[in-house]
Amino acid sequence: MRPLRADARDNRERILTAAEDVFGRSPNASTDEVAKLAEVGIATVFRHFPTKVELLEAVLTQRLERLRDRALELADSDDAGPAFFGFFSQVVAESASKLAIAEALSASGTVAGDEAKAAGQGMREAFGALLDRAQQAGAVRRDAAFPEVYALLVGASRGATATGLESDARDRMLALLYDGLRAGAGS
Amino acid sequence: MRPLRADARDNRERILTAAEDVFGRSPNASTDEVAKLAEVGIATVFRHFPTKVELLEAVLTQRLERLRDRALELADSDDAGPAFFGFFSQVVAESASKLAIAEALSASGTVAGDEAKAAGQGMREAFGALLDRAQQAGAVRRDAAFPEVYALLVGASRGATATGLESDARDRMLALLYDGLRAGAGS
DNA sequence: GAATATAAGGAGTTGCGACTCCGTTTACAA
DNA sequence: TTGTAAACGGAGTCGCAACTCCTTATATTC
Repeated sequence: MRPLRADARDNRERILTAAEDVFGRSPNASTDEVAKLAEVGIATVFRHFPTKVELLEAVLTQRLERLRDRALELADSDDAGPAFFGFFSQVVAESASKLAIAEALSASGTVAGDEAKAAGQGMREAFGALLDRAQQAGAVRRDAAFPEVYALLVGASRGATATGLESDARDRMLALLYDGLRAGAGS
Repeated sequence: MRPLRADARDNRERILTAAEDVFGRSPNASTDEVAKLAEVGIATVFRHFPTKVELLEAVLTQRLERLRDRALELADSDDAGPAFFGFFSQVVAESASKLAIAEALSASGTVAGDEAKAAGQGMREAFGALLDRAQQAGAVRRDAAFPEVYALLVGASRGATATGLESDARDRMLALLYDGLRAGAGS
């Protein structure tokens, strides 16, 4: 398959950006709205993404890959504790303003499309690596296993978004959470 | 306005039950599905709930009132700590199997209908009272304010549901959370 | 600067789901 | 029991949103 024509590549990009914006605001917006915002005909949207689900998955995949990349960058930092907590905070802070990230996070467990599934897997692995390193470094208690920590990440994102938490309340919420996650807190 | 005829009252009940079931499984199911499950004509559904939104709000209201009642019962118990944590655990455990409760919780902040709004308010107040008493009793740290604790309740519910947490992982997640909430944990 | 494959666009078409109309049935009262 | 207001049911209607067809425009290649 040959490379896309320049205008096509361009439009594809614009559509993805528009979709991220539109679906970020209201997850079941119509495809027309995306086309309008991207300043493109409806047919063009469907040529690039034959089905609405595929468009949604493309947006999702993009978000998940971005999160994974950030986690991978942080994994190189030499301070494992701050890397873990910093990533956690960043994810939660962003989902407060961008509804779609929270959706994406929770959808990452139960998604049909292969690409999106792989992206979710990659992101969870990168986050798992951050967790491991933080535990090795003694910053996070060892008895906190991945599933529950990941559930807390997803949950904190959704909870903050859903209740419309102000940023200072969000920080206090995270502080409570982190106290529970730190080594030596519990039994 | 006169009392409903016996069959009408009956059908109304059946419709609500069916709706709770159907929307609990998939929140954007069609009204037809509800009618089918309730073994009732579509017109009957719309006679009782003139609009789909009103039906959804009725389900929501019912759930919220049930939660409030449980919180009020527990508020009478003499042990404030277990009352608070017990309620918290119960809510999270139920949303794991009943998607709609989690939806209801997060929607309770941003709902149009007056009845549903009042139910949400009532439930939050009852939960707030549990929190207060637990703090008075020294079971929960005093610097945990209502907004962030409520966000954690909503978040834990959604996180557990969204990631499909097994019940033992769910308990471990809650244990982490509770360690953070307990008095003396942090600064 | 033509020729041509590739892409754009917007007016359809189709299907589904919310909601209505009206003839039939049924609870309740006298 | 019978009269009647109340309620039922399901075959419509209507609108919206996903997806297609086909004519027109434009990158790219020589």
